Amino acid sequence: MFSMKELPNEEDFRPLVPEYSSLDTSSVMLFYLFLQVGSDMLTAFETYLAKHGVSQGRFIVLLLLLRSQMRNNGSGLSPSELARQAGVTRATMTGLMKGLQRDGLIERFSHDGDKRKVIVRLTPKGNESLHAIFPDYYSRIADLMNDLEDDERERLSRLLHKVKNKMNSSKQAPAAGARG
Amino acid sequence: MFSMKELPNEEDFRPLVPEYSSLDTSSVMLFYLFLQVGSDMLTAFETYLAKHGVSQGRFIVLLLLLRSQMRNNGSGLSPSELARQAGVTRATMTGLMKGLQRDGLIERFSHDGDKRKVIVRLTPKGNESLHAIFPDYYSRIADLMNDLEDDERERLSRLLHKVKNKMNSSKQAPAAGARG
DNA sequence: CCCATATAATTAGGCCCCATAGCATTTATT
DNA sequence: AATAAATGCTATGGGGCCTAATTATATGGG
Repeated sequence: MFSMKELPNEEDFRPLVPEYSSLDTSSVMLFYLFLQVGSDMLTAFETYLAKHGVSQGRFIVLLLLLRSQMRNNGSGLSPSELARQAGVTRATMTGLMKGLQRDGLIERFSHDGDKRKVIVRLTPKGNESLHAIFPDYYSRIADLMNDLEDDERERLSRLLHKVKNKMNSSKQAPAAGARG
Repeated sequence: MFSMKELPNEEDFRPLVPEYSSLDTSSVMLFYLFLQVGSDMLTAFETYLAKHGVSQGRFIVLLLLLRSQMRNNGSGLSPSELARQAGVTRATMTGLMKGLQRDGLIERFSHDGDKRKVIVRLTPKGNESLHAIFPDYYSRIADLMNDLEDDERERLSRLLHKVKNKMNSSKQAPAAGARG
């Protein structure tokens, strides 16, 4: 979590500028602003979700399961697949599922064809949990974006994609001097 | 940390739209995109910082101390003040400082006037650490924003501020039905 | 002066997220 | 059959964060 109540300003960078040729003040300030807003958003929603008894991590698992349920008519997902989609290791997913199962939000079945595999599904309670969260959850998000006109949203989306693409392309070719 | 490899698309929301009047698909998709990009950025920089032996949390503390040092000529900050500026509790700050002091990056002195207080300062080693991180750190950030023209940066900054302001104003007046 | 209260920093204990490493089982490949 | 690969799990540990309680110090009123 990035948080810094008072972001650095132009002044703060001034003494560093002559020292670092790579320092582009506007980039860094934009970067920090971005992280701050993102962090604050994340924290706010984490707090909100916590009131409903789920963490971000668990919420994402529930969302993935709901999506799978709607897309494939309840066939369920394997822990492996969940881990892949959530961007965590299988071991981490095991831990998340442990908690979710303890709370009765998911169920684990063994796969018929492949005995190594497990099939994970939302329980009715898991479904209800999600649907109890959604109305206010969506309302908050809508509220958050309410000040943005349609064209602003489009623009923001385009800019975000641009940064995202840049990041993905930089993964293979890291910044100079950081090979490894 | 928010991460979801494959973001939901319009299709995924379609079955939910009739059910939830508060669901604004474009808002939610923008929200998720935002969080994803923010998370990925944060993760990438966390990974980078880890190579230099510091975590995000510690890095922020070091940055705050450097800023204080440059602004007030080395007078230092109290743990209380650091906690406030970093947005964590004092107890959490104690833990962060413990590690930083163990690694020799900061020093703690007792305040002359008020014996309850402690003054925290960067050690020379702490300073060197930061300056070892900076060149590549700044270079990566500049690289990340490189595809954005000046006017795009301005626009992105303006849009981010808009969301930020909305969030701050929503703190006092939470979403409907979420009073408490 | 004394006590109640406030503030500062810390400790203790705990939760969550996440990772790596290793393991047993099962399936694929060759 | 032998090796490799995949799956899910456990054990272990780190980081960040919190609340509650503790210790020390300061401050203001009575």
